[in-house]
Amino acid sequence: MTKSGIEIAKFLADRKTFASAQEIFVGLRAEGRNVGLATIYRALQSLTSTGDVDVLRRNDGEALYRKCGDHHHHHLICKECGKTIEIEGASVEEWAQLIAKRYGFSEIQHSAEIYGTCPDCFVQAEPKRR
Amino acid sequence: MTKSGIEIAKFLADRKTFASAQEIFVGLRAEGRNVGLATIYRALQSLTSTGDVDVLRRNDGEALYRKCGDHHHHHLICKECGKTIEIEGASVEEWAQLIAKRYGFSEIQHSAEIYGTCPDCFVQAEPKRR
DNA sequence: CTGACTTTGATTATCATTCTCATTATGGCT
DNA sequence: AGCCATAATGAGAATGATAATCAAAGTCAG
Repeated sequence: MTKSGIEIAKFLADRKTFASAQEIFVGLRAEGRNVGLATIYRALQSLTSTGDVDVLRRNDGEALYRKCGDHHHHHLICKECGKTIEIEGASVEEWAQLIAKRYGFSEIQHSAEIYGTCPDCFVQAEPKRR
Repeated sequence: MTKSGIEIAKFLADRKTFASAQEIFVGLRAEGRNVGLATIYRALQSLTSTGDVDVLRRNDGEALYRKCGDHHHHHLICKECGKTIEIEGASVEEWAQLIAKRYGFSEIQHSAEIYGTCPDCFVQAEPKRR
């Protein structure tokens, strides 16, 4: 693992939420680390290909990255603050297998994420809503 | 609904798979319809905001669009040919609700897609693999 | 038909991501 | 340490999807 790769993995490990490549860029710059954008993208590519980092896409298409546990899991994500909780879903795994078998699909992958408003953000957001 | 919007919706309805904005562009041009890219993006935005069209992201970030049934559903997608089957997942819905309740999340949405190789593509691809 | 208003398509701008390439680290070897 | 080959880095340019702009064309009530 390359040196910058480690720095970036560390940065992501510290943050608890998903971060875009650009955010990582300014974040590392702010900490004084003089790392280039290209390096960040390169490291992110390698980290995601090994499965050390999870990716998902914001609605506008920008990619978000997060250091996750290495067991298979899904995410529960707060739309307001981005807080992310890793969750399991045995029923989802079974469902995917079942569907795949029913239609004769092979080499199955699946994605499943849940988005919502976390309790903290909910209480803050409520008053504004009336 | 604007006229071009209808044309684009029709184009998507004919195709059975997901198509990118760019593909729709060349597709419509090939059929002789002189429609601009900007119009396509505008129509796509409106179609997706009303829920008439589903979006998902290719790995490279490009957005893919598909005319779908109006009931809530998920997708089973062939990674080779793009063939898409709309599927239901009562267990997924329950799972999402359960998780949300457990962590106190509100205003829940979720996404769940299954990717794999469809039977047709599998038989064709197999021989190449040895 | 007319004039307000909307839609359209061409073009340009934006912005994330990738590519290029010269420069700089790195690591083995003597 | 010194030297060389190779890999990694960062700055900047190139790419490509999407969004914004704007003038021209369509729409439609009166």
